[in-house]
Amino acid sequence: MRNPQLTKDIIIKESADLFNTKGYKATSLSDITTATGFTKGAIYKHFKNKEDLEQQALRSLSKRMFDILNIDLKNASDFTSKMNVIFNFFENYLDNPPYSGGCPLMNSACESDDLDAGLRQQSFGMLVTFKTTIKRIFDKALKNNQIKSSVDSDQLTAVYIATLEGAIMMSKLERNNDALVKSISYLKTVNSDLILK
Amino acid sequence: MRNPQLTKDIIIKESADLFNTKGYKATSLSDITTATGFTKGAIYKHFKNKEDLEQQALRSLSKRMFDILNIDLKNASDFTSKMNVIFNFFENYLDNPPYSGGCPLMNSACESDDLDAGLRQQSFGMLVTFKTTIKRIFDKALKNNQIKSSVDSDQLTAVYIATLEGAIMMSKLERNNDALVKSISYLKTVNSDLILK
DNA sequence: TAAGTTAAATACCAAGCGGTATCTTTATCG
DNA sequence: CGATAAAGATACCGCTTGGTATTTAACTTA
Repeated sequence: MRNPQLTKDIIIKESADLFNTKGYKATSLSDITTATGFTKGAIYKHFKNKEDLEQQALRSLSKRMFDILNIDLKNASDFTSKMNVIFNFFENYLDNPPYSGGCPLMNSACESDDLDAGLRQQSFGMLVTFKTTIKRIFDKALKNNQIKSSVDSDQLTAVYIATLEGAIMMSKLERNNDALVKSISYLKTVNSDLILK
Repeated sequence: MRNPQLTKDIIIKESADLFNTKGYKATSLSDITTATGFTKGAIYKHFKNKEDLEQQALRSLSKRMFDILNIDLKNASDFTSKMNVIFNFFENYLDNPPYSGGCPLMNSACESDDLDAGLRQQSFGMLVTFKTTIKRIFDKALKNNQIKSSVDSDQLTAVYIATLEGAIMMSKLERNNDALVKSISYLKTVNSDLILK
């Protein structure tokens, strides 16, 4: 039973997890062959080279993240509940993560120096998507007079993302979600101060 | 003219910069030999192995960071000016950094997965030092009634560090200090709300 | 100055890397 | 069915990696 598409999906999924935990450059092709059970022949049938695989893997991680977020965001009606979708997503990062190894955005951003243009661009696009997602929530709430009109959505978007990403880094390093819980709890109080009653 | 100590210092300094920009695993010994002008023989005279060099390099980066911070913190008297030392330090990260490649704490934290115990521990210690530095500023201000007694210094310490680190990641990825400026500007308003007049 | 010691250079090694060429197997379709 | 094409396995390649053994050069001290 052969299934090329399934093969490709498996390679992407397994390598994505490896990349996100071990790092992109630190993950070798033999790591991927042992994880997938496929050989190099199969990998190079579906991907031009390792960098191509790295990019497609990161794209799949990005998709996985925003798919989850968007589904839950669709079901949330007002500002507070939408923000809670974001917060819940990150609060589950350590205990029940959609992928292991922490945030793919931060991981790829940290690793992609000036050399690796493709991976960096992919990572950059992920940040843009993330910013758009958050900013849209603020702007909609502004438009509907749910939050104070003085709110600077660009600034708060940057602050929220920075805080969440930084907190993930800390929690991963400390191996407990203390920083993540503290940060999210703080952002919730900030949030509630924005709301018009 | 031979100077073993100078040789060791040069190797540490050059490799530290390489590690912080290219990444630890991604930096090869030959990268270091070409950067320093020394040969492998010299390197292995002073360091047990590459991991040993990695750890000593990170330690030197950590020292460089906190040396700068502590000098300026000593000259700052009150809460606001001490916090401004922290903010100024990070605001200069992109334009006039004490080391290139972004924050060594974040870089090492991201790269050190479960495998690399030594580097992770070093990175962890750096986070502890950073937390202690910030928390001490809050606690002293609390003790001297400079800020509101309701301030949770543990929580704010986590939030401030998370925000600053996350903002560095964003600014590095976006190649401008927009996120960093926005985040620090935000933290300054938070700060001013804490102060007792 | 000669002997001893340490710093650093040189030369070498096995192992693993990403990548390719080739071969075998499986599916597709007239 | 038999032919064709695609999927995937196998075997191989040149190169780089971290690391070591050995040699040369420089400093120290008697």
